[in-house]
Amino acid sequence: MKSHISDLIKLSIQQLQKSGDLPDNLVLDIVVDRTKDARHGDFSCNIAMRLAKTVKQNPRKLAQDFVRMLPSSKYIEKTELAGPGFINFYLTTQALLNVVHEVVEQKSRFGSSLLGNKEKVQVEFVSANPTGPLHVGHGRGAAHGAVVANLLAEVGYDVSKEYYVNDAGRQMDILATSVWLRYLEHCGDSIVFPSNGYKGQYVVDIAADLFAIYGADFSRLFVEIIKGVCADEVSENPEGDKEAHIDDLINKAKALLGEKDYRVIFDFGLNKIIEDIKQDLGEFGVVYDEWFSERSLVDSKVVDKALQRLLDHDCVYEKDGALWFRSSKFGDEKDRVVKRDNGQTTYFASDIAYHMNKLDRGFTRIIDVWGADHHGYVPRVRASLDAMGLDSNALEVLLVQFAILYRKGKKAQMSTRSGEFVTLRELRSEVGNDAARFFYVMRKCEQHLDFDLDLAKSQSNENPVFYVQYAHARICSVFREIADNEKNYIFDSSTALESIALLDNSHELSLLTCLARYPEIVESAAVNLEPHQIPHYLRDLANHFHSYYNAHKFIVDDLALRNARLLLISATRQVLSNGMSLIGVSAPEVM
RNA sequence: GCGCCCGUAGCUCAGUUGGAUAGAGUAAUCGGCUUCGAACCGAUUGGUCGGGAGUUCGAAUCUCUCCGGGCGCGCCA
Repeated sequence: MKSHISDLIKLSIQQLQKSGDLPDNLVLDIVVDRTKDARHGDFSCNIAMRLAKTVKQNPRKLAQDFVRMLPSSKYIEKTELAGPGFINFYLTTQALLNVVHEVVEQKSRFGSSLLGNKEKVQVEFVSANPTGPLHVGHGRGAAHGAVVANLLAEVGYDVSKEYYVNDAGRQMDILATSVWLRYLEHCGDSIVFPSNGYKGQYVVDIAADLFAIYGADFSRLFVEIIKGVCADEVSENPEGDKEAHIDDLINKAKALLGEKDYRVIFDFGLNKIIEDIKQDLGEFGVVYDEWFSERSLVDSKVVDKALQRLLDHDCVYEKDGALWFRSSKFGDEKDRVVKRDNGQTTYFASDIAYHMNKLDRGFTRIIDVWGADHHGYVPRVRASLDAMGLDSNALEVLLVQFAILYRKGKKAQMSTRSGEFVTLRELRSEVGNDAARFFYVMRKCEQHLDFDLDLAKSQSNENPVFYVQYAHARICSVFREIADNEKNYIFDSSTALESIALLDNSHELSLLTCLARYPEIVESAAVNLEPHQIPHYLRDLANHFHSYYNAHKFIVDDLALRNARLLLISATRQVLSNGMSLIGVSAPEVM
């Protein structure tokens, strides 16, 4: 409809140009918007005010000319000149009713489009280190990323969802060593657990599983292990160094176990946690197309290739025994190390290789959903793509702000290392998947999220998700009533279509308008990568329905009117269902 | 210190390719079930859009500056 109106205006302007009232060489950027206020009609255009300056004419007079030359259309009831020069369009009832035909025809596809032209886009999200269960902060990234992917798929992109598994590097070594130490406890030894190890109960559980399968195969005496290890930094000994302590323990583990056995424990812990994360996300309705391993990049020499490519472009140099990437040449604030003086490549080097690999796989858009604390990382990744001669514009990074947790009015600690955190699983079981998904995507991602756990848990009935779901269930209930009705009413959408012209009261017309907005909202949310538009729209739609419900009875004796109304709420149910499906919320038939 | 994000009703938030009288939810007050589900609807109250300056027909939206809050500035990942 927007483009239809825009075409009408274009024709009008062309007429004026032909008659010489307007110059020929105008840059036309016609924007047609829905009005905020029904008193301004359905759509409005500000082109007269935009052109007023360039053609040096009064905007109101200009608008008047446009209106005069506007071709008639069966969809436009009337046009009005308003305010400083707006042209307002009022749709005919026929145009408003059109949406019902569309919904009946397209059903669950209503709202989808071919806008993306099957362009290959990858959405990478969560990608939390596999060193422990996901916490509620990861949950936000999960919900956000999943909906972004859904939206892009809905408007015709070829979307692939990916989780980058950081299965290489020091954090994983710390986890492996933590598991081993807990395992020794299961073997009957007594140990002193490092302050910098992973202290969560899940590590103890993994160690128990390890012991159950392998027995005491990996058992070593703790007194042997601790020998020669740098002292830990604890309250009794503030002189110690917790970083050196854990590093020494890692090296001792590798030395005493041998590479092969160490790897068994390492992979055991890794796989347990990955399986747990996969299951957790699966239950949350978040499934991936690919779990991409960082280690595979190292093993398959992709990291080396990437560094070579930077070298070929003369973008790396040696300093202090390390290899540096000249990222400051490409907008980063300083150069970055890609290979340490001990010969190991950095995490950043893997990430350079990873993003190169993404483009190599044929994705022309790559969307990374990151925690906002990684924002400083964006320029260097972009720089690496530029340096390799790749298109850094293909990369879009969505920074999701932290969910700040409050428990009993106080900020809750969120540290994986200390084991003090609220897991996503815990949140899901407390407030339910639907409320969690809805709550997470209700806010735009750059907005901080105050998550009051007690409120979310104790008053979950006040969560807006129930309002939307209730509208859906209520409509289902009406149709159950039809089925059970003693008057043997039947409803059939194709015959009902013949009587939709009977829809004419204000509640019905505004509900129709709201339904017609759905595809526009989906497109806008997808183009701007803004999932929060969907829950806001759904709330609005539910509100229109509930108002209608309270104002008019649907199951009336008049067959034609009854059919028309039932068809309208049937379409409403379809759109509610489509929208909830996009954000991963269920559409219950009863509540 | 430098960089990124945020500041809109008591609270939680929408609204930015510049548009008309800045909107929802919640809280508060009042009203509505003999009815297809009251987990609902309607009404009222509530604002220096953090402060100031600028750009223009027009600024919550763009620019500058200041104030306040969050985060980041490793040969960690």
